[in-house]
Amino acid sequence: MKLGQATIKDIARELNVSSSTVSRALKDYPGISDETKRKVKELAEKLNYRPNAVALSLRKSKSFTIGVIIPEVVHFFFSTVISGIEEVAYANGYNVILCQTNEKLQRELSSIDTMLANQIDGLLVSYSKETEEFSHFSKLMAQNFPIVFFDRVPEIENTVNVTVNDYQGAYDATKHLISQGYTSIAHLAGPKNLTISKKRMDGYQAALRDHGLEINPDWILPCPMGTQEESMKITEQLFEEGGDFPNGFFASNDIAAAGAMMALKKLGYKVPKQVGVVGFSNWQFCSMIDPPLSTVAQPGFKMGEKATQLLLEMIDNKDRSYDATKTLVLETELLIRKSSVK
Amino acid sequence: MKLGQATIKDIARELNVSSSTVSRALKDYPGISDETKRKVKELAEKLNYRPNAVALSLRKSKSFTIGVIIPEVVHFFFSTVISGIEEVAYANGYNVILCQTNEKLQRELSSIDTMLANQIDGLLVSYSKETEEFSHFSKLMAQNFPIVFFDRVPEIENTVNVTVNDYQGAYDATKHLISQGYTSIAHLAGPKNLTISKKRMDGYQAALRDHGLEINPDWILPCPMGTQEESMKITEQLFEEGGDFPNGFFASNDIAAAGAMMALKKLGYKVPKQVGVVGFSNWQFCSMIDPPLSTVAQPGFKMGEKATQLLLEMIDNKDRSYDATKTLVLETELLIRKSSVK
DNA sequence: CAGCCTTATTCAAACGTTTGCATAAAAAAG
DNA sequence: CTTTTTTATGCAAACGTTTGAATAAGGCTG
Repeated sequence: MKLGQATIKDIARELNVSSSTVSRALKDYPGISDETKRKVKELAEKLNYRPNAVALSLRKSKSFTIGVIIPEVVHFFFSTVISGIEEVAYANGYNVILCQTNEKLQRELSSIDTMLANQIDGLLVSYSKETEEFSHFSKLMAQNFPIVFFDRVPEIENTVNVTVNDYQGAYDATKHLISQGYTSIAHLAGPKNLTISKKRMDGYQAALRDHGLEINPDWILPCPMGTQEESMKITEQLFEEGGDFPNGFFASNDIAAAGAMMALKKLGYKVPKQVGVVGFSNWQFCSMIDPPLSTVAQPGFKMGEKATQLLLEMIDNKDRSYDATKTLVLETELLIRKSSVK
Repeated sequence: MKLGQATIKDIARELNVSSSTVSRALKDYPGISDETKRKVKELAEKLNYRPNAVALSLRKSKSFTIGVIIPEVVHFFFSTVISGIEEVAYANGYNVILCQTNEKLQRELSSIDTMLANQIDGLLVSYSKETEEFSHFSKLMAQNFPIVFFDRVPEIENTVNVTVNDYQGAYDATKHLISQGYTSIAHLAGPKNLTISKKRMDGYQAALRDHGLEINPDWILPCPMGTQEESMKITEQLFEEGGDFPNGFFASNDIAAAGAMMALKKLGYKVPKQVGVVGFSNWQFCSMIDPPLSTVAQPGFKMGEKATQLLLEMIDNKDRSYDATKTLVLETELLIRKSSVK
């Protein structure tokens, strides 16, 4: 802490008035003489007075701080969400305290604990891959503590959520592959316990079904870790097995898509000529790789903004209570690049 | 704020003892009977008591919170730094409050203001591209407020810094290009007012000089924004001008390198056969693009860790004062991929 | 000039903790 | 049984701020 920060008391002492007078003078309360106001403000300026937010926080039982729980900052999508959060929080005079879980439940639990101890006014959460049980959230909700879930939303009652239309995004991507003439399409799926994985899977299957294609369970390839190495290995294994090969890949995330593309190159298949690939998220690298990767863009920044707006509304609304699930669904955009155009 | 959080007072009231007793019992102070300790701890457990960090902060004039000022979270390198910061802060019981400047000086100034109002114990800073004057930092330093600069360090006296050996990294990269037989090497330079840009430029020039190559000022191409579009345009322009062309590019960052590579492809040059390219930072996409981009890897996570360790040491050290510039320089690693190997 | 309203200011409590000092009760010593 | 020591607890102030209620002037009214 800064040692020499001036306080209201310092101003009061120097001017031989009470702290109350100073406090009121600073905020133009009626009933303080203009003369006093002038003197107080002058001195405050001179001493570079800044109200102590901690004291305020204690007094008002409000910290103007929101907590953000996120799996990983280095994940491009999440870093764009953070930007959106920061932007709105900042514009409304709120601070952001950030914790990454690194996909660990333990970390999620203890982060929430410290954040609560720090009297955050609300919480924005995208939970970890390990989280399969949500009582640590529902307990808070039972006390009407403001929480907004984004991207990864739990399957419990009466939550407030902001998500992306994962189903539609996956549907569009798969449909696009089909319309390009790829007839046997595999899916690199995300971790099972995330709703987004399920939704993307559903969209993928629905598109196949709607276009009269059959769903081959062998071509649904779980990539729980979502690393490039993982999906490379999985793709290579698939082709080693013999039998029918898929000629299209819809991946639940860009990294997996990139991994598949590398494996295909290594195996001697041409993308997009022989095999089409579409990813999900629109990481920066999508436009830089060869061929550029088609993908489903998620509005990360907007998601951060919207989630924060919702949270601030809940914070402001004194008599809040969770009486129904409210989900704001943001639309995705299919970006067609070369990797999926024959 | 959570409405129903139990306080020491609640426990005291319920047990008919004073707050002091509760406070002491909870932390096993001597002079509290075992019986009382037991009862207090039991009830605390039952009520799910969590000390109010805000009250503690006010009482102790210490918030266990550090502020981080960063240009952008979506920048891969910075997001890895944040991870490192988080890790160490968290392990030592500190919270992290985060502000992005989006490369704006105004934002930097006001962020510092709010952070100070929130009584942060110290500051980790990588300043914005707009920042060319550092009095807002030196004022704080004059009051012995703990600040550690990382990556972008200011040219003022007695700072504590963590940087990467940008000079050596640039030198190594350029030397590597030379050793691969690229004889006329251009440099896509970063923003002028950042020390890192200068250092990388210096390393580039030194390598040329040491290997008997002449420095062509026309081939030093400023890319102040560091976007892909910018460097594409600049590269194309260079080749449109006619005259001698460079056959090697050393870029001050990966995005610029990727832009140059795209421009080269578009112009019909083969990378690495005709032109070699090396970037800086090792973004995730480097290994995914075609050809994979050689680059100078920066230890971002480690930088975050070290900077935070230094900061916490300064915070703990009561009689600190800035008496000399201390700079911790982390070594880079040249990652040779296909883009620079003939 | 007594009574009353303004106007400007102060008091004191509160937010949740910690901590030096005082105090009460019990135990030990004389 | 006094006196001293020990043991266990309580008091009160402090961190910086806000805010309802109290107070002290002075000015106006009749």
